[in-house]
Amino acid sequence: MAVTPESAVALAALDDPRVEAFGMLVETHNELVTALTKRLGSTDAPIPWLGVLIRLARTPGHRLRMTELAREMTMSTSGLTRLIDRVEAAGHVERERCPEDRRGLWAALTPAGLDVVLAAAPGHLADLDELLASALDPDDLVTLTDLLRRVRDHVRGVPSAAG
Amino acid sequence: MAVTPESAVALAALDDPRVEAFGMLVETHNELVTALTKRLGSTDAPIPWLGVLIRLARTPGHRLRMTELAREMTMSTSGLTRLIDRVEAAGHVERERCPEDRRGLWAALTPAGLDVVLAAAPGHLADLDELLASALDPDDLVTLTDLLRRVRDHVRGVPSAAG
DNA sequence: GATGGATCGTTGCGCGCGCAACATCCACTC
DNA sequence: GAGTGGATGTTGCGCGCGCAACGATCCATC
Repeated sequence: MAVTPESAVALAALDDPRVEAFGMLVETHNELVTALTKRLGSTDAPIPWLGVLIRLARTPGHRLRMTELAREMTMSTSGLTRLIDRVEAAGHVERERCPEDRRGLWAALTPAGLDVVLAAAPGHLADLDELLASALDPDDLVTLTDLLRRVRDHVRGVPSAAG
Repeated sequence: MAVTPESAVALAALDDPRVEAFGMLVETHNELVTALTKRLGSTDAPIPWLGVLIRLARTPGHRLRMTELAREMTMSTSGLTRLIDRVEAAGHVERERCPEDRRGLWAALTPAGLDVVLAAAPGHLADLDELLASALDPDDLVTLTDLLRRVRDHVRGVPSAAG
């Protein structure tokens, strides 16, 4: 396990701003998600459920197409199918057939689902406050969001295979 | 499903810098991880394997205690046990008993494992370049890393239960 | 030396997700 | 109208992870 000069150079390349940035993104994500999960009261919805409910609540009409919702959730459509299965079984959401496209479905917030978001929102915001916002100045929080959005949009625009 | 004035106010609270920042963090993370995964050549190691190998390669002595490695990977020790099982089965890593603490184990990079990191590094850096770094100015990349690190450290310092 | 609590790593178990394949349906062409 | 390529959502399947429980070990205290 001797470190040759060549491998030392190559190893130094691993201390790289890009590697560091990616590592920090993963670590921050994991740390935040698990911390938020541990803070969930037994009445609250799990984080992915909240993701669905919040997105629906923010949408005019409180409904989104399955595929569109999957895109917004950055997950596969099959993953979303199962997720909506569970949230629907809990009564927070309903699947509605789409008149103008008979393949399609709307995921629609039920009144009970709306109650759940509204009830969970204050606690969720307080958790985000304590875990996220309080670590940064308001300006920095906006900067962080902006930088992340730029990366996200850029990744979405890059073809998935090498080309 | 009428929108009452009260719920309209509460719904407006969901368009919140904190919610937005958290959503962006999750979306960017997912987008980046899946994009990186799709770029993996058949010879490359999966992203979590690379995480292990890179961390070991950067460590003097090329070895880390299991618990410490789990902390750095932001995952549970049980998750790491299975992960190391797989990486060890591939021959990239070895478990070594710890002389000064007979409960403990070192995860140690094998020469073959070192070769794997060194071989994968250029492609990985190129991928990170294309997906991450090229979306931002170098300064912004550093800023992003710094902001993320602040959030990560802050989350780690907050007690897990409400108090 | 004995004892109680804390730490280390592993295991059984269940869950949530992505991939590939599929049936269904749309849009466009001939 | 028949045919073709693409889109939509669901399913079978396997995998990777976290939680809780466990044995082994360390350490502090008596």
